Amino acid sequence: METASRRGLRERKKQRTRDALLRAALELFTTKGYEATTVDEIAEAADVSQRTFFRYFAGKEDAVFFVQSLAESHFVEAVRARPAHEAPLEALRQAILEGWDSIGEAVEEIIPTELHLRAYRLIESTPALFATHLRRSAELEEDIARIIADREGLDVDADPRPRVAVAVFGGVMRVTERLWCAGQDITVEALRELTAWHLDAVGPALAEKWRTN
Amino acid sequence: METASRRGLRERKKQRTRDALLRAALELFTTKGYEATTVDEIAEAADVSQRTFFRYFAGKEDAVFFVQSLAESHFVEAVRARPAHEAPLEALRQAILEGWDSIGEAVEEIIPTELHLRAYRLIESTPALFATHLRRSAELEEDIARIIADREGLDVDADPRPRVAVAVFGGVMRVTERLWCAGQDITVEALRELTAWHLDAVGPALAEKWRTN
DNA sequence: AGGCTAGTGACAGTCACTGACAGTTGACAA
DNA sequence: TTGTCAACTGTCAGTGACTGTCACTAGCCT
Repeated sequence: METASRRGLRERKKQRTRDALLRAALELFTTKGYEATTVDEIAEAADVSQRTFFRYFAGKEDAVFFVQSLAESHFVEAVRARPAHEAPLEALRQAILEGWDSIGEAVEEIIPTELHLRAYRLIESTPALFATHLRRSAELEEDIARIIADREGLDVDADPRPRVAVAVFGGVMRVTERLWCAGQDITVEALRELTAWHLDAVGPALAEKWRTN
Repeated sequence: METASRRGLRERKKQRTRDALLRAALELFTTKGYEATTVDEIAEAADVSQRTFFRYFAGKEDAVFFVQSLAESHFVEAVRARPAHEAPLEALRQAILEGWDSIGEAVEEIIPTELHLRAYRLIESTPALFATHLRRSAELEEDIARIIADREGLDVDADPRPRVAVAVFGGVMRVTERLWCAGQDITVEALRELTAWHLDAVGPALAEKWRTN
Protein backbone atom coordinates (compact mmCIF):
# COMPACT_ATOMS: atom_id res chain seq x y z
CA MET A 1 0.00 0.00 0.00
CA GLU A 2 1.19 3.47 -0.89
CA THR A 3 -0.39 5.00 2.18
CA ALA A 4 1.17 2.45 4.49
CA SER A 5 4.72 3.04 3.26
CA ARG A 6 4.19 6.78 3.16
CA ARG A 7 2.78 6.67 6.68
CA GLY A 8 6.07 7.83 8.03
CA LEU A 9 9.57 6.56 8.34
CA ARG A 10 8.82 5.39 11.86
CA GLU A 11 6.24 2.86 10.70
CA ARG A 12 8.54 1.47 8.05
CA LYS A 13 11.35 1.10 10.53
CA LYS A 14 9.08 -0.83 12.89
CA GLN A 15 7.95 -3.09 10.08
CA ARG A 16 11.55 -3.78 9.13
CA THR A 17 12.50 -4.59 12.71
CA ARG A 18 9.55 -6.94 13.11
CA ASP A 19 10.37 -8.74 9.87
CA ALA A 20 14.02 -9.01 10.78
CA LEU A 21 13.15 -10.49 14.18
CA LEU A 22 10.62 -12.88 12.66
CA ARG A 23 12.98 -14.16 9.99
CA ALA A 24 15.89 -14.43 12.37
CA ALA A 25 13.73 -16.32 14.87
CA LEU A 26 12.28 -18.79 12.35
CA GLU A 27 15.65 -19.27 10.69
CA LEU A 28 17.35 -20.06 13.99
CA PHE A 29 14.47 -22.17 15.32
CA THR A 30 14.35 -24.34 12.23
CA THR A 31 18.11 -24.82 12.08
CA LYS A 32 19.29 -25.21 15.66
CA GLY A 33 15.93 -26.12 17.17
CA TYR A 34 13.38 -24.16 19.17
CA GLU A 35 14.61 -24.83 22.70
CA ALA A 36 18.26 -24.51 21.72
CA THR A 37 17.71 -21.01 20.39
CA THR A 38 17.93 -18.18 22.91
CA VAL A 39 16.18 -14.86 22.62
CA ASP A 40 19.56 -13.17 22.85
CA GLU A 41 20.67 -14.96 19.70
CA ILE A 42 17.54 -13.89 17.84
CA ALA A 43 17.97 -10.31 18.99
CA GLU A 44 21.61 -10.30 17.99
CA ALA A 45 20.81 -11.76 14.58
CA ALA A 46 18.23 -9.01 14.06
CA ASP A 47 20.65 -6.46 15.48
CA VAL A 48 18.43 -5.22 18.29
CA SER A 49 18.48 -5.63 22.06
CA GLN A 50 16.83 -8.56 23.78
CA ARG A 51 14.34 -6.17 25.34
CA THR A 52 13.19 -5.06 21.93
CA PHE A 53 12.34 -8.61 20.90
CA PHE A 54 9.85 -8.72 23.76
CA ARG A 55 8.37 -5.42 22.63
CA TYR A 56 7.38 -7.05 19.34
CA PHE A 57 6.54 -10.55 20.51
CA ALA A 58 5.05 -11.71 23.78
CA GLY A 59 7.58 -14.53 23.83
CA LYS A 60 9.44 -17.04 21.73
CA GLU A 61 6.21 -18.87 20.92
CA ASP A 62 4.58 -15.72 19.66
CA ALA A 63 7.16 -15.45 16.90
CA VAL A 64 6.44 -18.99 15.74
CA PHE A 65 2.68 -18.51 15.59
CA PHE A 66 2.72 -15.04 14.06
CA VAL A 67 2.43 -16.48 10.56
CA GLN A 68 0.02 -19.20 11.62
CA SER A 69 -2.52 -16.63 12.70
CA LEU A 70 -2.51 -15.24 9.18
CA ALA A 71 -3.49 -18.63 7.80
CA GLU A 72 -6.13 -19.06 10.48
CA SER A 73 -7.93 -15.82 9.74
CA HIS A 74 -7.87 -16.71 6.06
CA PHE A 75 -9.60 -19.98 6.84
CA VAL A 76 -12.25 -18.20 8.90
CA GLU A 77 -12.97 -15.88 6.01
CA ALA A 78 -13.10 -18.81 3.60
CA VAL A 79 -15.75 -20.47 5.77
CA ARG A 80 -17.75 -17.26 5.98
CA ALA A 81 -17.66 -17.01 2.20
CA ARG A 82 -19.20 -20.44 1.58
CA PRO A 83 -22.70 -20.39 0.06
CA ALA A 84 -25.45 -20.92 2.61
CA HIS A 85 -26.97 -23.91 0.84
CA GLU A 86 -23.95 -26.14 1.52
CA ALA A 87 -24.15 -28.62 4.34
CA PRO A 88 -21.92 -27.56 7.28
CA LEU A 89 -19.29 -30.25 6.85
CA GLU A 90 -19.27 -29.70 3.09
CA ALA A 91 -18.69 -25.97 3.61
CA LEU A 92 -15.74 -26.68 5.91
CA ARG A 93 -14.32 -29.16 3.44
CA GLN A 94 -14.51 -26.74 0.54
CA ALA A 95 -13.18 -23.85 2.61
CA ILE A 96 -10.04 -25.71 3.53
CA LEU A 97 -9.46 -27.35 0.14
CA GLU A 98 -9.88 -24.11 -1.77
CA GLY A 99 -8.36 -21.88 0.87
CA TRP A 100 -4.83 -23.22 0.88
CA ASP A 101 -3.74 -21.49 -2.30
CA SER A 102 -4.81 -18.04 -1.13
CA ILE A 103 -3.32 -18.76 2.28
CA GLY A 104 -0.02 -19.58 0.64
CA GLU A 105 -0.06 -16.31 -1.27
CA ALA A 106 -0.82 -14.24 1.80
CA VAL A 107 2.00 -15.89 3.72
CA GLU A 108 4.45 -15.34 0.91
CA GLU A 109 4.16 -11.58 1.41
CA ILE A 110 5.66 -11.83 4.87
CA ILE A 111 8.15 -14.67 4.71
CA PRO A 112 9.26 -17.19 2.10
CA THR A 113 6.91 -20.16 1.81
CA GLU A 114 9.78 -22.55 2.31
CA LEU A 115 10.46 -21.02 5.72
CA HIS A 116 6.77 -21.29 6.55
CA LEU A 117 6.72 -25.00 5.80
CA ARG A 118 9.83 -25.54 7.88
CA ALA A 119 8.08 -23.68 10.71
CA TYR A 120 5.13 -26.00 10.37
CA ARG A 121 7.30 -29.07 10.79
CA LEU A 122 9.01 -27.40 13.70
CA ILE A 123 5.67 -27.05 15.46
CA GLU A 124 4.77 -30.69 14.91
CA SER A 125 8.12 -31.89 16.20
CA THR A 126 8.44 -29.61 19.24
CA PRO A 127 6.15 -30.73 22.08
CA ALA A 128 5.80 -27.28 23.62
CA LEU A 129 4.90 -25.73 20.28
CA PHE A 130 2.61 -28.58 19.32
CA ALA A 131 0.71 -28.11 22.56
CA THR A 132 0.19 -24.43 21.87
CA HIS A 133 -0.80 -25.23 18.31
CA LEU A 134 -3.54 -27.52 19.56
CA ARG A 135 -4.81 -24.89 21.97
CA ARG A 136 -4.97 -22.33 19.21
CA SER A 137 -6.81 -24.84 17.05
CA ALA A 138 -9.32 -25.37 19.84
CA GLU A 139 -9.97 -21.65 20.03
CA LEU A 140 -10.34 -21.49 16.27
CA GLU A 141 -12.81 -24.36 16.38
CA GLU A 142 -14.96 -22.49 18.86
CA ASP A 143 -15.08 -19.51 16.49
CA ILE A 144 -15.93 -21.74 13.55
CA ALA A 145 -18.65 -23.48 15.54
CA ARG A 146 -20.32 -20.13 16.14
CA ILE A 147 -20.12 -19.27 12.45
CA ILE A 148 -21.69 -22.61 11.54
CA ALA A 149 -24.40 -22.11 14.13
CA ASP A 150 -25.16 -18.68 12.67
CA ARG A 151 -25.37 -20.13 9.15
CA GLU A 152 -27.97 -22.61 10.31
CA GLY A 153 -29.73 -20.22 12.66
CA LEU A 154 -28.95 -22.26 15.76
CA ASP A 155 -27.79 -21.61 19.31
CA VAL A 156 -24.38 -23.22 19.96
CA ASP A 157 -25.28 -23.94 23.57
CA ALA A 158 -28.67 -25.45 22.88
CA ASP A 159 -27.78 -27.62 19.91
CA PRO A 160 -24.67 -29.82 20.09
CA ARG A 161 -24.37 -30.24 16.33
CA PRO A 162 -22.35 -27.13 15.44
CA ARG A 163 -19.62 -27.85 17.96
CA VAL A 164 -19.67 -31.59 17.26
CA ALA A 165 -19.44 -31.08 13.51
CA VAL A 166 -16.50 -28.71 13.90
CA ALA A 167 -14.83 -31.00 16.42
CA VAL A 168 -15.12 -33.91 14.01
CA PHE A 169 -13.73 -31.81 11.21
CA GLY A 170 -10.95 -30.45 13.40
CA GLY A 171 -10.02 -33.90 14.60
CA VAL A 172 -9.71 -35.20 11.08
CA MET A 173 -7.68 -32.16 10.06
CA ARG A 174 -5.21 -32.76 12.87
CA VAL A 175 -4.68 -36.36 11.82
CA THR A 176 -4.14 -35.13 8.29
CA GLU A 177 -1.66 -32.43 9.25
CA ARG A 178 0.35 -34.84 11.29
CA LEU A 179 0.63 -37.39 8.54
CA TRP A 180 1.44 -34.72 5.98
CA CYS A 181 4.28 -33.36 8.09
CA ALA A 182 5.66 -36.82 8.69
CA GLY A 183 5.56 -37.72 5.00
CA GLN A 184 7.89 -36.91 2.14
CA ASP A 185 5.69 -34.91 -0.16
CA ILE A 186 5.39 -31.50 1.47
CA THR A 187 3.30 -29.82 -1.20
CA VAL A 188 -0.13 -28.23 -1.17
CA GLU A 189 -1.33 -30.88 -3.59
CA ALA A 190 -0.30 -33.70 -1.27
CA LEU A 191 -2.05 -31.96 1.61
CA ARG A 192 -5.22 -31.55 -0.43
CA GLU A 193 -5.23 -35.19 -1.40
CA LEU A 194 -4.56 -36.38 2.12
CA THR A 195 -7.34 -34.18 3.45
CA ALA A 196 -9.88 -35.53 0.99
CA TRP A 197 -8.80 -39.08 1.76
CA HIS A 198 -9.31 -38.61 5.48
CA LEU A 199 -12.56 -36.69 5.21
CA ASP A 200 -13.96 -39.41 3.01
CA ALA A 201 -13.06 -41.91 5.71
CA VAL A 202 -15.31 -40.32 8.33
CA GLY A 203 -18.46 -42.09 7.18
CA PRO A 204 -16.86 -45.56 7.00
CA ALA A 205 -15.10 -44.97 10.34
CA LEU A 206 -18.44 -44.52 12.06
CA ALA A 207 -19.95 -47.59 10.44
CA GLU A 208 -20.90 -50.63 12.47
CA LYS A 209 -18.88 -53.12 10.52
CA TRP A 210 -15.46 -52.19 9.17
CA ARG A 211 -14.78 -55.64 7.75
CA THR A 212 -17.42 -55.19 5.04
CA ASN A 213 -15.12 -52.86 3.08
CA MET B 1 -0.81 -53.07 49.70
CA GLU B 2 0.99 -55.00 52.37
CA THR B 3 4.02 -55.49 50.20
CA ALA B 4 4.20 -51.83 49.35
CA SER B 5 4.18 -50.65 52.95
CA ARG B 6 6.59 -53.39 53.98
CA ARG B 7 8.84 -52.40 51.13
CA GLY B 8 10.98 -50.48 53.54
CA LEU B 9 10.82 -47.20 55.37
CA ARG B 10 12.55 -45.48 52.52
CA GLU B 11 9.75 -46.21 50.09
CA ARG B 12 7.13 -44.99 52.53
CA LYS B 13 9.02 -41.78 53.11
CA LYS B 14 9.29 -41.15 49.41
CA GLN B 15 5.59 -41.80 48.98
CA ARG B 16 4.80 -39.36 51.76
CA THR B 17 7.01 -36.68 50.25
CA ARG B 18 5.46 -37.12 46.82
CA ASP B 19 1.94 -36.96 48.25
CA ALA B 20 2.79 -33.89 50.31
CA LEU B 21 4.23 -32.13 47.27
CA LEU B 22 1.28 -33.14 45.10
CA ARG B 23 -1.34 -31.97 47.57
CA ALA B 24 0.51 -28.77 48.34
CA ALA B 25 0.90 -28.03 44.63
CA LEU B 26 -2.73 -28.70 43.71
CA GLU B 27 -3.99 -26.86 46.76
CA LEU B 28 -1.93 -23.78 45.96
CA PHE B 29 -2.62 -23.93 42.22
CA THR B 30 -6.37 -24.12 42.69
CA THR B 31 -6.47 -21.36 45.28
CA LYS B 32 -4.01 -18.72 44.14
CA GLY B 33 -3.76 -19.82 40.51
CA TYR B 34 -1.19 -21.79 38.57
CA GLU B 35 1.07 -19.00 37.36
CA ALA B 36 0.89 -17.13 40.65
CA THR B 37 2.22 -20.13 42.56
CA THR B 38 6.00 -20.49 42.73
CA VAL B 39 7.83 -23.76 43.16
CA ASP B 40 9.43 -22.35 46.29
CA GLU B 41 6.01 -21.95 47.86
CA ILE B 42 5.07 -25.53 47.03
CA ALA B 43 8.35 -26.83 48.42
CA GLU B 44 7.93 -24.78 51.55
CA ALA B 45 4.37 -25.99 52.04
CA ALA B 46 5.59 -29.59 51.71
CA ASP B 47 8.57 -28.81 53.92
CA VAL B 48 11.29 -29.79 51.46
CA SER B 49 13.78 -27.87 49.38
CA GLN B 50 12.94 -26.51 45.96
CA ARG B 51 15.46 -28.92 44.44
CA THR B 52 13.58 -31.86 45.87
CA PHE B 53 10.39 -30.80 44.14
CA PHE B 54 12.19 -31.17 40.83
CA ARG B 55 13.42 -34.61 41.83
CA TYR B 56 9.81 -35.80 42.05
CA PHE B 57 8.27 -33.79 39.23
CA ALA B 58 9.81 -32.68 35.98
CA GLY B 59 8.20 -29.28 36.42
CA LYS B 60 5.14 -27.47 37.70
CA GLU B 61 3.03 -28.96 34.93
CA ASP B 62 4.05 -32.46 35.84
CA ALA B 63 2.41 -32.11 39.22
CA VAL B 64 -0.86 -31.06 37.64
CA PHE B 65 -0.95 -33.96 35.21
CA PHE B 66 0.24 -36.61 37.61
CA VAL B 67 -3.32 -37.57 38.48
CA GLN B 68 -4.54 -37.16 34.93
CA SER B 69 -2.20 -39.86 33.74
CA LEU B 70 -3.83 -42.27 36.17
CA ALA B 71 -7.20 -41.64 34.57
CA GLU B 72 -5.72 -41.97 31.11
CA SER B 73 -4.19 -45.36 31.67
CA HIS B 74 -7.49 -46.52 33.16
CA PHE B 75 -9.24 -45.47 29.98
CA VAL B 76 -6.72 -47.33 27.84
CA GLU B 77 -7.31 -50.48 29.85
CA ALA B 78 -11.07 -50.03 29.59
CA VAL B 79 -10.80 -49.87 25.81
CA ARG B 80 -8.59 -52.97 25.74
CA ALA B 81 -11.18 -54.79 27.81
CA ARG B 82 -14.07 -54.17 25.42
CA PRO B 83 -15.40 -57.27 23.65
CA ALA B 84 -14.10 -57.66 20.11
CA HIS B 85 -17.54 -57.84 18.52
CA GLU B 86 -18.34 -54.21 19.37
CA ALA B 87 -17.96 -51.62 16.63
CA PRO B 88 -14.94 -49.35 17.27
CA LEU B 89 -16.88 -46.23 18.15
CA GLU B 90 -19.25 -48.25 20.31
CA ALA B 91 -16.31 -49.73 22.19
CA LEU B 92 -14.90 -46.27 22.85
CA ARG B 93 -18.28 -45.03 23.98
CA GLN B 94 -18.77 -47.87 26.42
CA ALA B 95 -15.22 -47.66 27.69
CA ILE B 96 -15.57 -44.03 28.65
CA LEU B 97 -19.10 -44.27 30.04
CA GLU B 98 -18.32 -47.28 32.20
CA GLY B 99 -14.79 -46.28 33.01
CA TRP B 100 -15.45 -43.13 35.00
CA ASP B 101 -16.52 -44.85 38.16
CA SER B 102 -13.40 -46.97 38.41
CA ILE B 103 -11.30 -43.97 37.45
CA GLY B 104 -12.83 -42.01 40.29
CA GLU B 105 -12.02 -44.79 42.74
CA ALA B 106 -8.42 -45.03 41.61
CA VAL B 107 -7.93 -41.31 41.92
CA GLU B 108 -9.46 -41.23 45.38
CA GLU B 109 -6.59 -43.33 46.68
CA ILE B 110 -4.09 -40.61 45.89
CA ILE B 111 -5.94 -37.35 46.46
CA PRO B 112 -9.48 -36.33 47.42
CA THR B 113 -11.88 -36.35 44.46
CA GLU B 114 -12.88 -32.79 45.20
CA LEU B 115 -9.28 -31.65 44.69
CA HIS B 116 -9.13 -33.64 41.47
CA LEU B 117 -12.19 -31.88 40.10
CA ARG B 118 -10.76 -28.51 41.04
CA ALA B 119 -7.58 -29.50 39.22
CA TYR B 120 -9.63 -30.35 36.16
CA ARG B 121 -11.22 -26.92 36.10
CA LEU B 122 -7.79 -25.38 36.64
CA ILE B 123 -6.54 -27.06 33.49
CA GLU B 124 -9.46 -25.83 31.43
CA SER B 125 -9.05 -22.28 32.68
CA THR B 126 -5.26 -22.00 32.42
CA PRO B 127 -4.11 -21.61 28.80
CA ALA B 128 -0.68 -23.14 29.36
CA LEU B 129 -2.18 -26.15 31.11
CA PHE B 130 -4.98 -26.52 28.61
CA ALA B 131 -2.43 -26.60 25.81
CA THR B 132 -0.49 -29.39 27.49
CA HIS B 133 -3.73 -31.22 28.18
CA LEU B 134 -4.57 -31.21 24.49
CA ARG B 135 -1.13 -32.45 23.57
CA ARG B 136 -1.44 -35.31 26.03
CA SER B 137 -4.86 -36.11 24.61
CA ALA B 138 -3.35 -36.22 21.13
CA GLU B 139 -0.74 -38.71 22.29
CA LEU B 140 -3.42 -40.78 23.99
CA GLU B 141 -5.46 -40.77 20.80
CA GLU B 142 -2.52 -42.15 18.85
CA ASP B 143 -2.25 -45.02 21.33
CA ILE B 144 -5.98 -45.70 21.16
CA ALA B 145 -5.90 -45.62 17.38
CA ARG B 146 -3.31 -48.38 17.42
CA ILE B 147 -5.40 -50.45 19.80
CA ILE B 148 -8.45 -50.04 17.57
CA ALA B 149 -6.41 -50.98 14.53
CA ASP B 150 -5.21 -54.11 16.29
CA ARG B 151 -8.77 -55.05 17.24
CA GLU B 152 -9.80 -54.87 13.62
CA GLY B 153 -6.61 -56.34 12.27
CA LEU B 154 -5.66 -53.22 10.33
CA ASP B 155 -2.54 -51.17 9.69
CA VAL B 156 -2.90 -47.63 11.10
CA ASP B 157 -0.83 -46.17 8.31
CA ALA B 158 -2.60 -47.93 5.48
CA ASP B 159 -6.19 -47.46 6.61
CA PRO B 160 -7.32 -44.01 7.79
CA ARG B 161 -10.35 -45.30 9.68
CA PRO B 162 -8.72 -46.11 13.03
CA ARG B 163 -7.18 -42.66 13.43
CA VAL B 164 -10.21 -40.91 12.02
CA ALA B 165 -12.60 -42.76 14.31
CA VAL B 166 -10.49 -41.94 17.35
CA ALA B 167 -10.07 -38.33 16.24
CA VAL B 168 -13.82 -37.99 15.90
CA PHE B 169 -14.35 -39.52 19.30
CA GLY B 170 -11.62 -37.39 20.85
CA GLY B 171 -13.00 -34.24 19.33
CA VAL B 172 -16.44 -34.93 20.73
CA MET B 173 -14.97 -35.74 24.14
CA ARG B 174 -13.14 -32.42 24.25
CA VAL B 175 -16.30 -30.50 23.49
CA THR B 176 -18.02 -32.46 26.23
CA GLU B 177 -15.30 -31.86 28.80
CA ARG B 178 -15.28 -28.17 28.10
CA LEU B 179 -19.01 -27.80 28.53
CA TRP B 180 -19.00 -29.93 31.65
CA CYS B 181 -16.34 -27.81 33.27
CA ALA B 182 -18.13 -24.62 32.37
CA GLY B 183 -21.46 -25.88 33.72
CA GLN B 184 -22.84 -26.06 37.22
CA ASP B 185 -23.32 -29.77 37.72
CA ILE B 186 -19.82 -31.15 38.26
CA THR B 187 -20.79 -34.77 38.86
CA VAL B 188 -19.95 -37.99 37.08
CA GLU B 189 -23.63 -38.41 36.21
CA ALA B 190 -23.75 -35.06 34.49
CA LEU B 191 -20.62 -35.92 32.57
CA ARG B 192 -22.06 -39.25 31.49
CA GLU B 193 -25.24 -37.61 30.26
CA LEU B 194 -23.40 -34.86 28.43
CA THR B 195 -21.15 -37.41 26.77
CA ALA B 196 -24.06 -39.50 25.52
CA TRP B 197 -25.82 -36.37 24.29
CA HIS B 198 -22.83 -35.28 22.24
CA LEU B 199 -21.96 -38.72 20.91
CA ASP B 200 -25.53 -39.13 19.72
CA ALA B 201 -25.18 -35.84 17.88
CA VAL B 202 -22.34 -37.06 15.66
CA GLY B 203 -24.62 -38.73 13.15
CA PRO B 204 -26.98 -35.75 12.78
CA ALA B 205 -24.02 -33.35 12.66
CA LEU B 206 -22.69 -35.07 9.56
CA ALA B 207 -26.09 -35.13 7.85
CA GLU B 208 -26.73 -33.11 4.74
CA LYS B 209 -29.72 -31.23 6.04
CA TRP B 210 -29.85 -30.03 9.64
CA ARG B 211 -33.18 -28.28 9.27
CA THR B 212 -35.04 -31.56 8.92
CA ASN B 213 -34.78 -32.16 12.68
C1' DA C 1 13.89 25.23 15.43
C1' DG C 2 12.18 23.01 19.40
C1' DG C 3 9.09 20.47 22.18
C1' DC C 4 6.62 15.97 22.32
C1' DT C 5 6.61 11.13 22.33
C1' DA C 6 7.25 6.54 20.40
C1' DG C 7 10.84 3.31 20.20
C1' DT C 8 15.06 1.62 22.06
C1' DG C 9 19.06 0.02 25.00
C1' DA C 10 20.99 -0.88 29.39
C1' DC C 11 20.32 -2.73 33.82
C1' DA C 12 18.36 -5.08 37.57
C1' DG C 13 15.22 -8.43 39.23
C1' DT C 14 11.96 -12.70 39.36
C1' DC C 15 11.11 -17.37 38.46
C1' DA C 16 11.51 -22.06 36.27
C1' DC C 17 14.76 -25.31 35.84
C1' DT C 18 19.60 -27.78 35.92
C1' DG C 19 24.25 -29.45 37.29
C1' DA C 20 27.58 -30.26 40.88
C1' DC C 21 28.88 -31.35 45.35
C1' DA C 22 28.48 -32.57 50.05
C1' DG C 23 25.85 -34.28 53.99
C1' DT C 24 22.42 -37.56 55.84
C1' DT C 25 19.99 -41.72 56.36
C1' DG C 26 17.81 -46.14 55.26
C1' DA C 27 19.35 -50.91 53.55
C1' DC C 28 22.01 -54.74 53.95
C1' DA C 29 25.94 -57.74 54.77
C1' DA C 30 29.60 -59.09 57.91
C1' DT D 1 25.80 -54.24 66.20
C1' DT D 2 28.46 -52.05 63.03
C1' DG D 3 30.35 -50.51 58.90
C1' DT D 4 29.74 -49.84 54.04
C1' DC D 5 27.02 -48.60 50.17
C1' DA D 6 23.55 -46.37 47.69
C1' DA D 7 19.67 -43.48 47.76
C1' DC D 8 17.76 -39.16 49.05
C1' DT D 9 18.25 -34.54 50.18
C1' DG D 10 19.90 -29.59 50.82
C1' DT D 11 22.83 -25.90 49.27
C1' DC D 12 24.84 -23.20 45.88
C1' DA D 13 25.74 -21.47 41.52
C1' DG D 14 24.28 -20.78 36.91
C1' DT D 15 21.26 -20.36 32.56
C1' DG D 16 17.47 -18.61 30.12
C1' DA D 17 12.71 -16.59 29.62
C1' DC D 18 10.47 -12.72 30.77
C1' DT D 19 9.32 -7.93 33.20
C1' DG D 20 9.82 -3.18 35.17
C1' DT D 21 12.33 0.98 35.13
C1' DC D 22 14.76 4.77 33.39
C1' DA D 23 17.41 7.49 30.56
C1' DC D 24 18.24 8.50 25.80
C1' DT D 25 17.71 8.89 20.79
C1' DA D 26 15.22 9.98 16.83
C1' DG D 27 11.03 10.71 14.02
C1' DC D 28 6.93 13.81 14.21
C1' DC D 29 4.31 17.97 14.52
C1' DT D 30 3.66 22.86 15.15
